[in-house]
Amino acid sequence: MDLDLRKLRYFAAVAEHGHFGRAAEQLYIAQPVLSRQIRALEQELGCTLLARTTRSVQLTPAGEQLYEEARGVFATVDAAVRRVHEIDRGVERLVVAFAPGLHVSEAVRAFTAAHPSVEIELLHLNWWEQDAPLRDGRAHVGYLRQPFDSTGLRVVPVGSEPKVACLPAAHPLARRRSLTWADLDGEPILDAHARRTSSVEEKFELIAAGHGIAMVPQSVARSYSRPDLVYRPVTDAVPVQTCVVVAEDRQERRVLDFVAVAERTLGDEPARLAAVD
Amino acid sequence: MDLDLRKLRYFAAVAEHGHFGRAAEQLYIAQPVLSRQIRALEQELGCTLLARTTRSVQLTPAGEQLYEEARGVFATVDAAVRRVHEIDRGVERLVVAFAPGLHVSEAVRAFTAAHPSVEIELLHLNWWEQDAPLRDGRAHVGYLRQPFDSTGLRVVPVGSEPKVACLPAAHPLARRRSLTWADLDGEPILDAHARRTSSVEEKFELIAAGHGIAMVPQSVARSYSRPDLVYRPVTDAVPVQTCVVVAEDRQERRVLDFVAVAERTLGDEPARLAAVD
DNA sequence: TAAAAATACTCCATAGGTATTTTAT
DNA sequence: ATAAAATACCTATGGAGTATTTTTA
Repeated sequence: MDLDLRKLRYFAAVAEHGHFGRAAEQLYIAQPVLSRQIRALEQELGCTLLARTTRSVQLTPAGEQLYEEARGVFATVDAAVRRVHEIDRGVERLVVAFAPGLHVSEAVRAFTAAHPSVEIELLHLNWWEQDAPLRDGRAHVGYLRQPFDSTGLRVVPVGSEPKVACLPAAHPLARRRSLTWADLDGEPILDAHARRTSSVEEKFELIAAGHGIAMVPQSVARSYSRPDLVYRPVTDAVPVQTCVVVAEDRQERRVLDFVAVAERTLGDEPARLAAVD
Repeated sequence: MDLDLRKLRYFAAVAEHGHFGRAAEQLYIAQPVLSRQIRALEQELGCTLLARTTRSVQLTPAGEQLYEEARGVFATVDAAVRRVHEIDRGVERLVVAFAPGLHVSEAVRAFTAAHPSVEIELLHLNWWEQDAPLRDGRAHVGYLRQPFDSTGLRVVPVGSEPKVACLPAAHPLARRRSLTWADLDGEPILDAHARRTSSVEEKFELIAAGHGIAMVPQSVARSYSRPDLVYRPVTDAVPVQTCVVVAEDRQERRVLDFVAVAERTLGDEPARLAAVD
């Protein structure tokens, strides 16, 4: 049922040495034990990992893949255990998530000044999955942009920002200083859901390549701007709300404190940024 | 020694239900078994995970943390096993890593056109760890920027780009069109190693906040530009080499093919971009 | 034929089961 | 008084050991 990490460690040793005997030696177990364990692992996974002859042991493609995956698995597990120990020793952690284009570092600095002992970790969210990490515990607090699914979440609006159209620099509409929805009628709009195109950067690549245009919040345009793309305000587009968000059942002191700090610090961000223009 | 994923799964069930009996029921095991396994897990980890009374089971802070970590661990393991199965079924994968600011999507598109069945995954590298993922198998091929440790790697130079100074918009030197090293004498330079400041975005936040200036490759300036920062060429700074890189022992057909495509596609990128200016 | 993996078997640690006790509300 | 976790004790699976066989370069 569950992957056995001991067997995975054994397998990694064999893959590394290309030799059951020497791997067994390094693992301080007998060679036959290792043979059996690897066979068992192959059975559990339902695929052959090693091509054995009596003179050599070679990885199959699946074995190669598992060997590469093994590092990641152990790194993840070790980090998880380490963080649990840290918490047990009294270290306080706070994972702050933020949507692409939004900046939390100012809030983090203000919070850290008041709570120097809290270890902060940042989590860069993606378009399509803004809320899930807050609900499932991967992040304690988030700085998000509407819309998102707010069930089970406490949402504190802190500001709003206009939407801009992102166009190739050579696009006819790029000459205009500002646009309306009517101007964009008939343009191919790249929807976030249309492609499984992950990052903002990828989307902008598509636009630059002439595959379409997109409506993005102003802060995204600012943060990921490129010389071959232009951004034009769409005057009748509804502005986007930015919010600080926590799971409803989070009552930890440091989390509530961060929300308070973030509300103060991030609240006037749109105004501040606008002044820079 | 190794964390036992079965015990972790059991723990997650108890954490979810807040009740040993119901968790045991859901796991199709007897309640005393569960009690013992959780105790064993606590012993192995060396910390208490649950505060038990006969009427309620509550998570300790360490338990809370482990419950949150559990999702990530299982997600990692499941994804690893899934990818191994895919490879075993004959799916070809190619993980392409790229340094911040560099764009590989054009090479990816060209490669995908020729090899539609190869599943491509992108890996966004960080400043300080460009080469390791290529050496340890996390990525098959990379698009990097000098300098990096090239031991065990095959390096194909494909272009070079100038370095620019990144300054706050309000900085006195921002009025100048171009700079020399002599102009920057005495300015506080933010080194990548100075702070453990992870992302490019963070570094730029620090610059915007007036903590110093930085020298960055032109493509980084382009991709992460902000209205409150300006970028000025430093005429006597040595240009940065960009390279396509693979581990020396990689001989897979699809990897070599990608290198060839990337060499063609990315080779003239600086020229192309320069033309846009 | 020799080096290396696989098989045969034995032993014991531990997961899992049932019956019962302890404990806090 | 009672619901729920812990303990006691049993069984059996499977991990680890040693001795031996099989395999192929």
